Amino acid sequence: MLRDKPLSESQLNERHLRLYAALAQIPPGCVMSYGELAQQAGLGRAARWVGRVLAQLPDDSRLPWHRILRADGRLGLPADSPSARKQCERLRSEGVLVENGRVKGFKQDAP
DNA sequence: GCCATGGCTAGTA
DNA sequence: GCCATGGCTAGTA
Repeated sequence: MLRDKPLSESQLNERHLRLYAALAQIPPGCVMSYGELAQQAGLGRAARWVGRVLAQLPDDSRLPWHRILRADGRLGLPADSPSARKQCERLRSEGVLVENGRVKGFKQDAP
């Protein structure tokens, strides 16, 4: 994991590392929900905790946090926030179709 | 007690 | 919308 700054104490434990590892393995153009990521990392139903960890990632993080969505396919952040814009932009640049705050084709899309 | 969650009702059109 | 989850954080003792 490329970093110039040292990890804070809370980011060093096993749970965080498992989460980062699972996140790093999601290929470009693919998306996953908070809950699925928690499962994938072997963290059970810690979906909510996953959201908080992502919120605390540094701005220059290399991890593909933008590939994580709500279970219903919507982006997890308020639509007007800078982070949400960045997420939307990055997803589109990977070929993911985002339509008003929602990834098309994730769990069923409205026709 | 918080939450970048999730799942499952009710209540409307 | 409402309430259950799960781990963390702040604020007392």
